[in-house]
Amino acid sequence: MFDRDLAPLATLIGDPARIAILAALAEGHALPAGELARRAGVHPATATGHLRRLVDGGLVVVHEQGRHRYHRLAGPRVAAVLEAMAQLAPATPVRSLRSVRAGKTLTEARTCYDHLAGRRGVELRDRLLEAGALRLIDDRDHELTPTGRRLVTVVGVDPHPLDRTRRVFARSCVDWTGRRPHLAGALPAALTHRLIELGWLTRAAGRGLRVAPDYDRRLDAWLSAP
Amino acid sequence: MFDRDLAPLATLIGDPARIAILAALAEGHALPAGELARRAGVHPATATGHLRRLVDGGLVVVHEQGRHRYHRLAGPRVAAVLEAMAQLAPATPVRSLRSVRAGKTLTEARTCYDHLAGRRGVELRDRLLEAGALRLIDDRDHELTPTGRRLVTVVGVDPHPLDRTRRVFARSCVDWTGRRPHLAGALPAALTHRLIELGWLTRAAGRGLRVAPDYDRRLDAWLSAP
DNA sequence: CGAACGCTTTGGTCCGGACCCAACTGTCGA
DNA sequence: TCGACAGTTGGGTCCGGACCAAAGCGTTCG
Repeated sequence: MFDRDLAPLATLIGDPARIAILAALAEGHALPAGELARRAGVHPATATGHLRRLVDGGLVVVHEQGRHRYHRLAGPRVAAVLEAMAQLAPATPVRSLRSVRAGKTLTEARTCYDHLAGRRGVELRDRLLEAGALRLIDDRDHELTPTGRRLVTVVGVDPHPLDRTRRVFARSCVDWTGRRPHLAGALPAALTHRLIELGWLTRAAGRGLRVAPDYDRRLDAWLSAP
Repeated sequence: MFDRDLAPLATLIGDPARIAILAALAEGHALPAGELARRAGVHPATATGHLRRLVDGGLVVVHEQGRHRYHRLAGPRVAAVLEAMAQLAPATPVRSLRSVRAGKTLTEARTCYDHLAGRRGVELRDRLLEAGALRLIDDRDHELTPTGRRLVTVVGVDPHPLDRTRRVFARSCVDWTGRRPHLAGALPAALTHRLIELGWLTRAAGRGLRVAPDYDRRLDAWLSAP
């Protein structure tokens, strides 16, 4: 069981800057190198070195995109190690009921910067595609169909100003908590903002979101609207 | 979720000698400092330093006993971290069915040096105490009652030579896999040896033991013997 | 009692690797 | 085409901490 050599992995993890990077990535989303350097409190050059070692060690994967290099955890097993460590980190053996509940809320629904993520985020994207409101235009970007434009208008989001912003409109965003993508960009941000306004979602502690009891019913009603 | 500071824990784990010590302790039993030094391949003085840091960090607990200092993992959460790391250590994503089965066998029954441990080891001690075959003489040492001497004789173990060895007779031995103790010492070693001879147990790969299909029935029959 | 043993403490050496600076490559937007 | 920006590479410094030798301390056993 423990005949494997843990030393390389242990030394890889065992550096303050690298564990800070891993912890940041454990939040779930992919982050560019500069941001990770900032969070770890080191010079970008230093972060580059650390990231290379983490990638070589198979703990992190990179996704090059223009002049950015987005990094995320290589898989749920890496996250499992970090979670096990988090369980142990402080000498506070009992986790309060409050934090346990928050943890559950977090995988259920949460914000990723400013848009809906977690299980509900994945679900929302699925439903919008299924309802024919969204259409994939390449392997990660989406656009609203005419049906979609009508639907978001119905719920109180004006699609026109969203077209004119520089921001990405609706792009797939994957994190390790769910293996499937949710949406990032101007559209999901506006939509999430509106759903909170309408009370379908409520802000909870931190990035958590509480889902209204009749959220499912409202979502069904909305997406089946003529 | 990850707002805890993982750096101290990570740097504590992230040393070749210390992870070797932890991996050795993850096997389950308590080990003296010298043995850990040998396994980690460092000088005893070096091991002492590492062990102090591990104890201070709450990953390991010591149990002083004469001129020995026995160390074991501080709890199942520490073991969980090591297990999560072991899942990740080599780039061998698939664990063979064989090793999975071995893992299960190991918690069910295994040898600890030369005596029965695992769930069946705990069970055996419980049953012997319950049957009045064993009696606690202090907080960790046991002796055979007259009933017990008769019982072990019935199963084919002669208790007399066991009294004359220098070895501890029957002492509680705790590891992290089960929170309850099993027995170490001359008696359990002889008993385990005999149960293997009788086919109640069979040696499996490594320290694993396979339990015969009719083990429970035989154990019941034996301990309820007049 | 004295010797052997297990372990710790102290003291001093030394090397790996973490860090930043500065220069360079590649990308984006005007 | 040019400047701003993201990130990497190479070079050089420096400090933490890993290591062992030797001495010290308590335990065990003859």
